Amino acid sequence: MRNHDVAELLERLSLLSEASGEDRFKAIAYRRAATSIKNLGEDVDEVRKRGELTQIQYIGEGIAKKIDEYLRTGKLEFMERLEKDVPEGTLELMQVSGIGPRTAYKLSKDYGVKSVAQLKADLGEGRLKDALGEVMSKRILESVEKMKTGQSRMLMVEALYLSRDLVGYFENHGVKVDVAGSLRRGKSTVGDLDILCNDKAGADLLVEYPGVERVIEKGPTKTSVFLKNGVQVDVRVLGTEGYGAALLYFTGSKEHNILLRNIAIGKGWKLNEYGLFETKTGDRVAGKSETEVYEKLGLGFIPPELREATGEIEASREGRLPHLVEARDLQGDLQMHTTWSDGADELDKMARAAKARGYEYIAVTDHSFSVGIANGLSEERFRKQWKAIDQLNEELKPFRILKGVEAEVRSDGSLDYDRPFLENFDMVGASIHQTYRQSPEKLTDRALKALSHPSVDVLFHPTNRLIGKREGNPIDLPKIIATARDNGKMLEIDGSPMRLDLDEVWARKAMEEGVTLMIDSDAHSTGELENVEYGTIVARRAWLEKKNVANALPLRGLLKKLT
DNA sequence: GCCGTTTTCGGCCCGACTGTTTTCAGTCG
Repeated sequence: MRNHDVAELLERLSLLSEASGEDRFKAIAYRRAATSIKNLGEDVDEVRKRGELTQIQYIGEGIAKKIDEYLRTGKLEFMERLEKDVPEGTLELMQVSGIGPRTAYKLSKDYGVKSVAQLKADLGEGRLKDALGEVMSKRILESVEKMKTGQSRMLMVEALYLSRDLVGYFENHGVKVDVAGSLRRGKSTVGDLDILCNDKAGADLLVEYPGVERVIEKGPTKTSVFLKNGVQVDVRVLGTEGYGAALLYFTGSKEHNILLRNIAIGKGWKLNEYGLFETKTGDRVAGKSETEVYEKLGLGFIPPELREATGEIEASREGRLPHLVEARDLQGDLQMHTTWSDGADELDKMARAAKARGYEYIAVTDHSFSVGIANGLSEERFRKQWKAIDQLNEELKPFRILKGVEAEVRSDGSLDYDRPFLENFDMVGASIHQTYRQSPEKLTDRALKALSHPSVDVLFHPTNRLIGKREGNPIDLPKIIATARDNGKMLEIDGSPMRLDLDEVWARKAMEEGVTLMIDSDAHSTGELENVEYGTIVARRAWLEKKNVANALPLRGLLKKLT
């Protein structure tokens, strides 16, 4: 899979052409192409071999030739030339908030600044006042220092908790607000929080929020602050008449908005955060609600999770948007751990908490014995656990605890137990945790073996990524999806906030290929049972409907699927 | 460099805020 490399190459081309002061639309074109590759859901090299690169959206003759050269030779002459034109350090300087391509180019070319470290030193000694002016020097020094602390994107769950605190704060002061931005779209990581309200008091309230460290800017309609934890929060104050247009605008994505504006232009209208207007007269056509704006543009309401410019506009126009799965559709949770292995709560407590959530069933999936660090179970301990499960099932019926296992796929692709023993489980999930530094071929082979094992029902968190800490295993996902489909196996969307694995791109691909998915909490305590809600958000971003999700089935249907 | 329910050429989303280059370029989202 070279998709990641190719996307990075195009991102770099975009930055380089921006920095070199070339036509800025080229930079935009490269960036759009990079996004297309990220959302491809297929190995770009396979597409190249079929000669179909230009069929990918935003990839034309020019970029196709470049991708082809890069994939065949491992380098790109055009980029090497471009790199010579851009002074050393320019791209690095562009990473600093407040420094764009023009300033970065000027600093590196005319003032010899070659790195962020040097920038910091020069600013500290007041050497760049000529270039930047007093105020900008100070501000940029601040952002450089901020970079050092490495504040990057938050996990969705962190953003969610923070936003709840902020919303509560505003409401306690009598101001109703809405959270927009990438959090509303349900992205797995969130950079900053965008908050909307139609009360002028909102801007002042934000500045007085106890968590504020510094006010970045404050105007009549837009105020931005940094919180002490390094998170940026923007509050926008907008009128009721255009509130829906504002919500649409600030929810994004940028790419989705651009497509909407193009539709508006085609109809002789203009769409901005204040509403939809007749271009000539300036008369308002729509704006009160998002639905109103979509309808005027000839579209049905598009759920925020789908607003990523990956086909939702066409689907909406043609009335074939999916009826997205919801957390309340889930009848059970099929991955969780108890004190039998590495969970924090006992079987009894987990089961009762799950039942209290309204589930009809759960599967308890404690670790298999080779995961020693997680207190994996021997066959003998599993037999004891099953007795405990039988007793509880008697007590809690009709609620049903399925006997499950998270079986480690060993480095040679075999499982921890023999097939006769595995047949005793209601559900077997296979996972790759250990020796994940094998070659891509070996890792893929392991997963394929697991998906070919007659006892295995599902591959848990297929890529084993940990967001912000570890890239997913470089496995051949198209092959894994095809094998799951051919063998009638399921793939998981693990709802643990650091995993969210499969992600939306591959979960969507799996669904399109006809694979059934599972949305699980991977809970290690009762509190973590809510992880299914995050998993459901990923599922929605993957365009999944109820019918694509195994644990949206009632128990009888699920048991059929597990045989 | 890409793209076409106006177009195969000439566009390419739109606006807020800031500093200071006093009319706008740069940056950001």
